[in-house]
This record gives sequence, C-alpha cells and structure tokens, in this order.
Amino acid sequence: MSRPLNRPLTLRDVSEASGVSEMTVSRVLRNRGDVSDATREKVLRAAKALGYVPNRIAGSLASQRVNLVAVIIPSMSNMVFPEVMTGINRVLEDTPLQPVVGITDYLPEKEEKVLYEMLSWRPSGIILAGVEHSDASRAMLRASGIPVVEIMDTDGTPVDAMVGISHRRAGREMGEAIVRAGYRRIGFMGTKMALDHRARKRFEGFTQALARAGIEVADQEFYSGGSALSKGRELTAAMMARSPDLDFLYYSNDLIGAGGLLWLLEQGYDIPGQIGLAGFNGVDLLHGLPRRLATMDACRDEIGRRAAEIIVARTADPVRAVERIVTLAPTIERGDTLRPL
Amino acid sequence: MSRPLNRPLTLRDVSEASGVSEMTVSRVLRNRGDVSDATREKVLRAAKALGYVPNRIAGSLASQRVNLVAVIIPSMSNMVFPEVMTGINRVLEDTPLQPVVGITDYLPEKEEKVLYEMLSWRPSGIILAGVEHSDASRAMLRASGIPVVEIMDTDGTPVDAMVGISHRRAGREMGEAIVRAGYRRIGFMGTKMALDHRARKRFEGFTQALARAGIEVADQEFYSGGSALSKGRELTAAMMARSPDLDFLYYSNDLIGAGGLLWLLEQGYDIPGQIGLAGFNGVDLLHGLPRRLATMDACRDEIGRRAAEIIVARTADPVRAVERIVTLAPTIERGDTLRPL
DNA sequence: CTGAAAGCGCTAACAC
DNA sequence: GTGTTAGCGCTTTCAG
Repeated sequence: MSRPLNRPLTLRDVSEASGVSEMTVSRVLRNRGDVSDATREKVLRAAKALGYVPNRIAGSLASQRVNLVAVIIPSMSNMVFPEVMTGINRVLEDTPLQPVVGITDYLPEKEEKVLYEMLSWRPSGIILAGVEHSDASRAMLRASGIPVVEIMDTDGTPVDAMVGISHRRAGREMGEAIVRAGYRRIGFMGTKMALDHRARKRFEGFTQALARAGIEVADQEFYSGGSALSKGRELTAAMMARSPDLDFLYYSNDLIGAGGLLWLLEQGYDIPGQIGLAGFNGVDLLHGLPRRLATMDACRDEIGRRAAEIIVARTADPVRAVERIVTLAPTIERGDTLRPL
Repeated sequence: MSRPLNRPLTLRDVSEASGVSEMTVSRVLRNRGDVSDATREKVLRAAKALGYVPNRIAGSLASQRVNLVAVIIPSMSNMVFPEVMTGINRVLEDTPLQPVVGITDYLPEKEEKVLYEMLSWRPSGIILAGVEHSDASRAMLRASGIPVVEIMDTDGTPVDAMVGISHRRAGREMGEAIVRAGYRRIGFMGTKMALDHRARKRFEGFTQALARAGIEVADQEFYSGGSALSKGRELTAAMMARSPDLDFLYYSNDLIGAGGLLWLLEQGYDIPGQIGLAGFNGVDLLHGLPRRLATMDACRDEIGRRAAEIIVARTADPVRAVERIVTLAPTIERGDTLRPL
C-alpha cells in the first residue's frame, strides 16, 4: 500500500483543465487584477477539483516577496515565549504575514545558525529575543536589509528596533519595594546566569537597589535544569537551613518562587510577616496557589504584539518612521507575599 | 537614520568577487562535488567577506527539494506540545530537516488553512496532531505525496502513518485502577470537549470502565479557558459542595487536578483515604506539589521522536517500509493520591 | 576539477 | 479582461 508519489500539480495543470491561460489562473488564485466572474468560476472549480496547492517557492522567487516573519527565541518550554508568540500571532493573523519559529536553546552559536537558516528564506522581517548577539549575527542582521525587532529586553543597543522592558530596572524596582516594605535579610535564588542575560540584569538591578539602601544580598543560590517547582522547594529548604534568619527571598522566576512558597507554607512560616517572597514574570499559573506570589509582569503579550506591529508597519511602508525603541513599564503585583507598606 | 535596503547578494556577486564561476561557487557552498582546495578557499573567503547568505527559495525551486518538516499542532501554551516539539527537534537536529510550526487553536477550519499554507511550501514531510481532520484536509494530505505522520492519538485511521497512545484505553485503564482501588463515588472534571477529541476519548474510555464495574460517574463538570490551576480549585470546590459524598475525582489534565489537590489539602481532606485524585499527562510541574498527583504519562517526548524518525526514514528512502502505526503504552503513576491496592 | 546551458513554477510588466 | 514574454537565483545535467 505505497502512496502515489505523483508529481505535484502546477499552474499549467489548472490552466489546461480550465482552458484559461496560466497567467489568468494565477490572477484568480491570488485575487489580483480584474478577472471576469465567468473565468474566475471556471478556474476555481478546476483548481479545487484537481486539489491544486500553489507553489510558494516559485511564487516567492518570481515576486521577490516572502510573507514570512522569522521569530527566533531561546526555548519553547519557558512559558514566557509561547505567550510572546500568542501576541505576535494575534497581530499577524490579520495580515498576509506568517510567523516561522526558530529555537536557540540560549546558545549563541545556535542562534547564529538558526538566524542564517532563517535569512536564507528571505523573510519579510525578523523578531528575535534579546539584545546580545554574536558579531556575526549582528552583521547578518544588518546586512539582511529587512526590519529587525529585538524583543524582551531594552538594556542595550538594537540593530534596528527594540521592544521590551528594562530588566535592570525591573530588578531595581523590586529591590526598592522590598526594602521599603522593611525587609533586611534578603536571599536570592535563580538560574545560572551565564547565558540568561535578562536574569543577570534583573539581579544586577536588584543588588544595586539593595546597595543604595546599604544592604547586601545575605545568601544566594543558582540552579540549572530540572522541574522549576521542585527546584524552588529544594533551593529554599537548603537556603533556610543555611541562613535561618532570612526575612525575604527573591526568585528569578515565578515557578521556583511558587515551589519555595509551597515549601514555606508547609513548614508553617508566617508569610509575609516572618518572611516575604517575590518572583518574576506574572505567570498565570500563580493564580491557583494558596497565596498569590508577589511578582512583576513581564508584558509578554504586549511585547509580542508591539514587535509584530512594527514589522507589519515597516513591511507595509518601509519609509514611514516608526518608533524604534519601545520600553514597556512592568508594574509590581504585591500579591500576598510582600508585606504592605 | 534609515537602514540600507540594499539588494541582497547573489551567487553572482560571490562569483565575481572570487573570480570563480557561479557553478563552482555553488558547489563549494553546498559541499557537493570535488573542488580544489585553492578555489574552495577563494570562494569561502569571498562569501564570508561579502556576508553572502544563499537564497534557499531559488535553491529549492531549482533542486525541487525543501528540507522543511511541517508540524501542525493545536496550541503552544498547552505544555504538551512544546514537549512533543522537543522530541521532534532532537531527532531533526542531526539531519538537514528543519521543523516549521503551525498553530490551529483546535479549530478544524484553521487547521485546513494552516495545512494549505504549509503545503504551499512543499515540505518534505508533515507531522500533525490528531486523527480527526476535515475531508478537505485529508484530501490535501493524501494528494501531497509526502510522508504524513498523525500524532498523539491512535484511536482512528491514519492518512499515512500514526504515532501516539490510545486515549480511550488510557481513560479505561485509569477507570479500572480507580475502581480496583475501591473508590465508588467518582466525579469527573475536564475541558469542554467539543473539539478536544483526545479528552473526549479518555472520558469515553473512563465511563466505559466504570460501567463495566456497574458504576456511573456521580458528578461531572466542564470548563473552558482561564488559568487551569485556579479553575481546578473552583470546579473542585463547587463539585464538593454539590456532591460531598464523592470519594474520587478524575481530572482531564494534571493542571486542574493540581488545583483541586491544593484546594482539598487546604480544606483538610484526607488524601487518598477520604478522597482520591487523578489527572492526565504526567507533567513535570507536579513534582513540586505537596503530594504527587496520580497521573498517566502521555509519552509526549517519545511521540515527537518517533514521528520525526518516521519522516527522516521516509525522506531518506521513500520506498523502504517503516512502521505505519506506532501505539505507545502509557503507564499509570499512582503518586500519592490514589489509594494503594 | 570546472564551466555553460537549460529550466524549476511562478509573477511583473507589458501588450492586445 | 486576458495573453505573452522574460526572468527571479539557483541547481541539474552534460561537456570539456
């Protein structure tokens, strides 16, 4: 029972089946130019009957237009990125543009490779996460001659356009809020940050805010891999054993924060009196936990939307000036784990 | 400060810059055929200096080969699918094939549209979720003449190949395990299942297993949208208020199950003595909860891997016979919420 | 080992 | 409204 590996149909097949020239068939199928209703009917019928699917490879080569937008992100399992994708999708849905996703696994070399692959398809625009890229990547982006939007982070200089939040500032503001709420013995937990620039920047902003208040991070711990929730438990248990006098824990993401929260509640800690907690991201998931973790929205959906809008605007009219740098302002959600002022 | 919307480079540019014919430049860039080291050097140097990125549109048209694999899934925020993607990626990484993702939002019309779009790029293979598709979609798949692997679910007839688990059987087995553990007053909570065929099949298998034991589902509730964790709480609270005598709750996914678990623990229920719980999927997240929810692994990663392997095998050698139907066998993880036998 | 010619399937641009 | 012509940038094929 082998399937019929038959030659794919071409415009010519539809042309012959309908008795209309290839050119007119092409016009009908693309809704371009005036075609009489009679011919249109004939063509559509023939195309459907044959099951013709146009060949965009040929079409794109001929028209020098490719309605693809390359979206390059570090990971799909990080929750954050699917949400950014949702924002992008919503905007592109109303346009002829189609997103195509590439994954870098947070590896600069892989980013370079993926970018090269993507560019070889001559997309209409590129959206990529982060502002730190290899020299080769930057060169490719610049040479591509297409709109490029770097997203998530605005602490840096974009090749072209940029949409995101300042993670340094996000960390700083959370640090300030914590200090203002009266906490003094503060621990930090997060991913190993060698390649996670945004986590690093949040940490930098955070320590800076503490420093201004004359406080140092009392304890810290970094992890990699594994289920974030249980990591949060483990790290928290270990840190509280080591530094039982801590009165606040700042987590680099909500999931490990949630794990810590669950553990502390089980141990009978008084939250947020005895100890306060905060995470980062504002993930939806938190809404089902026993307490709402204090966090900061990363504006994921809006970042996706704004980035896509820039691509759309530039694609429609490459000349018109559009905002090049969009800095969104995340707000602190105090939840139930950050003492009220 | 407008960017240089310059003409993209072509092989010809590299040819002229290096003084080597276009044809030989092409050979060097694709590592095909024998080229002297001297020329190879010259070409590579020129290409890099110019920042040349080949045009795959033209290349694919000429060679009639496109190294893309279309992957069509309902959603990216469902956790399940990113994990399937991971499996697919791992296999394709070692090949020239590249996955391209399309999202259907569980809508048949959208699936049809996305499929059409994808096919218009003449991919080397298609992986798509589910076995229920519109007639038009099936027709397109059949006419495409390329390997098609339907994934997740094996309760149905594939167009070509199929990799997944039997959701009907999964539901049945969980039902049997619950009955065997001695539970009798059983409630069910899940998504509205009009378009989620897999959830529906699990439910069918589940009720069938209960029926065989002379039991009917004592209460049931369906939801849509919202944060799954808090939905789980709400649904559970409502159901326990309505049917306080339930001794088991079966959830159509782990996230709402986790929400229910948290709520029940807070209310002081004795789990699994007074009331037992089970979900579906085996999501990693559960490992950080106060109790491990009983669940059933959906084999997401393996499904992705096996599907990709089929595509790879068929692409390498369209004639060689490969398994057409791969039914994986998920096992029950009893966790801490299903009474031991 | 290298090059020249032909054409992949479609569309831009121009006739009629 | 509809058809004709000439490529798009590359690779296949064949000749040297």
